[in-house]
Order: sequence, then C-alpha cells, then structure tokens
Amino acid sequence: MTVARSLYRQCADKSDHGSVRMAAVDLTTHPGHLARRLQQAHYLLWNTIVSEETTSPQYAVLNALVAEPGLDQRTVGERVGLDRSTIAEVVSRLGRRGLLDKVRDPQDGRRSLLRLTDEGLRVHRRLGVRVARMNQVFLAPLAADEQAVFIGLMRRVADAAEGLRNPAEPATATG
Amino acid sequence: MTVARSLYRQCADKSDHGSVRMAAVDLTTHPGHLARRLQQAHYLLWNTIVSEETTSPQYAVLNALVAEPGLDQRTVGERVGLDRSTIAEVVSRLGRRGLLDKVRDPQDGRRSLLRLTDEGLRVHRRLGVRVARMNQVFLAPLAADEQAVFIGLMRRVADAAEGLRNPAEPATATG
DNA sequence: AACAGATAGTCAGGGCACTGAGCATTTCAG
DNA sequence: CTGAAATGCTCAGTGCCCTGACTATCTGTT
Repeated sequence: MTVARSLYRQCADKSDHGSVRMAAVDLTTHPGHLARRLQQAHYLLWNTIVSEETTSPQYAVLNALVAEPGLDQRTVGERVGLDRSTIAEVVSRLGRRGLLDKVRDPQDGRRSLLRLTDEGLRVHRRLGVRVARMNQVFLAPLAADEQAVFIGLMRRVADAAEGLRNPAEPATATG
Repeated sequence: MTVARSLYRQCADKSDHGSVRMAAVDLTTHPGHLARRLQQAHYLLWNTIVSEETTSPQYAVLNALVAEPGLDQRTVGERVGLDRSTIAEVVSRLGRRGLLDKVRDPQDGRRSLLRLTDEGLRVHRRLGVRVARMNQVFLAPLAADEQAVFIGLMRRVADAAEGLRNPAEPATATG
C-alpha cells in the first residue's frame, strides 16, 4: 500500500535544485539491490575460503551428480537453478577439467547424460568441509536463530520467483 | 558448532553405492546458493516488470548520480557496490546511450566526473514507479513484518562482507 | 626537482546468466 | 506413416562481476 509512496516520493514542490535530489531512492531498502550485493559477498567469500578453481555453480553441479549420477544435463540445470545455456557452459568447463563425463543417451538421442569421474568425486569431497566453513563465515553476523529465519525467508522468496519462470502448465482440463 | 557436522555428514560406512549419495549436501540450506538464486529471481522480475533496456546496476548508477551529481566514477561504484572494472563498463554503456556525461576532473586529472543528461534524468524518473512495484512483487511471498526482517538481515550480512573487501584502515590512533 | 607510493582508470581474460535463433531427435495427431 | 509440436542442446550476442597487469596522475619525501 504505502510502500510505493514512501519509496518514491515525487517532489511536487520544485525549489529549483534542492528538491531534485529528493527523487533519488535509498537502495539499501531495495531487496533486489541487496540480493545482488549478497551474491557478490558470497562470490568473494567462496573465492577466498573455498576455491579459486571451482566456482559455486560448478560445485552445485558436482553435488547434484553425487546425489544422482547419470542425470541428464537439463535436469541437472533444473536441480541447481541454471538455465539451458548456462548449464551447458558450466558442464563444458567441468568436462574440460576431467571432472565429469558426458555421453549421449542411447534411449533418447536428445539427452546428454552426465556422470562424475573419480577426480570429480574427489574434488567434491575435498571442497565439502570448506563449503561448510564458508557458510558459517557468511552467516556469522547473525545470531543462530536469525540464521535459520534468514535461510527460511530467502528460500521462500526464491521459490516463489521460481514459479514465475516455469509458468506452470495450464493444468490440462480447460473446458 | 554442529552446523558443519550436520551439513556434511561423512559416510564412514561404505555399502558400495547407497552411502555414496550421502556425501551430497542439501543446497537449499546453503545461504550462498540461495543468494545466487535470489539474484536470478530479481534479474527475472526486473526484466519483466521494470525494463529490458536498463538493468538494475545501471539504474543504481543513475540513482546515485541523481542524489549526487558530478560524483567521480570510483565513488559512484563504491556507492552502488561495483568494482572499478564493472563500474567502467556500466558507465560506458550509459554514456553510449546518452544518459550521462563523463569529463576529466580539472582539479585531479585521474578522476572522471559523471553527470546525468536530461535523458538520463528522464529515464531514472520513469523507472522509479516500476522499481517500487517490482520490489513489492519480489517480497510478495512474505508478510509485511517478515519483509522488514528480511531486508534487515540481508543488509547486515551484506554490510559485514563489505568490511572484508575494504580491509579497513588500521584506524590511526590505537593507543 | 626527483623519486616512491598511493590513487583513478583502462584493458585483457575468465566465469556466470539470460534471450533468441537454430538443429536434431522424439512424440503425438491424423 | 507422415507432418506438426514438443523437447534437449548448441550457438551468437549482451551484460554483470571479478582478478591481475598496466598507464597516468597526484602527493609526500628528501
């Protein structure tokens, strides 16, 4: 209701210059801007604490394949939240480093089936401890109960937006 | 304390294959992974609700220059959370579109001073309403009080990590 | 005046993330 | 069985984001 009003106070009075600055908003109250800064913070911590070679999205892919070996590329992307183009790039890099194998599905010639190599498994295992430590550092500014709340809220917002991506099938029966 | 243990349960027993999957973690409990997904969600909403031409970081730069016209490039980057390389690219794009002017500081030949053009001001004003609407949609899955909590938590985590970037001057007087 | 260090900006390079176009394969309707 | 629709993937193009190397300018010493 009043949110839009308070965020963007149009200056009806125009005292030449002083009121022009009123048109600017405070970005630290914008969730989108904070989400971006949060991700940058995470990028930084990952790079210093976890690994400089293996990125967070790459680790996510390795992790998905540890959980479900032989998954096809599209599904892996869906599991970790990467679109078709991005998952292709990430998989390509992991393949180039010999961390996973990629084979055409004999049953369905469109699919690419992915499977970790021993080296891929080893990298995933080695990084696990550091990832946990990084998570602690990331959330360190919050008290224990706040951390739980924070994660819950992030998940709910992210999941909600996920629904907007996959427009949800029109539910078969229409008339 | 127990966080690392619960997040990454090493499988001591090895029943061939079933226990291997235990090594995988649940990414939906990882703040970093959620931060990435959150930012993607924001990107999507921005693209559909606010603008396809002007991105969120670009808007942030415009906004900073509305608040403080004639600011130098580095400081603008600091205000909106963009490093020297990224701010250069964003400014270049905005300049190419004629939304801002960039001039060398006569007082200090290293600096580039930035100032919005009339068109830049117009774009910023036009987007303001949509940005507010987008923020509402983004936070819609949360109740009003939860939204406030969420923003507060994000800000604290982001600000804390900010400190790690700029190692903080040794603070002059120590004794 | 000269030199060392700090500072602002550029450039090259690598990675993530999206869209839109296009290709091959599979599936389904007729 | 055949053509249309759906599906999985690739490719080109754009933009954000970082690091490390380099240039130009300024500043404080000596």
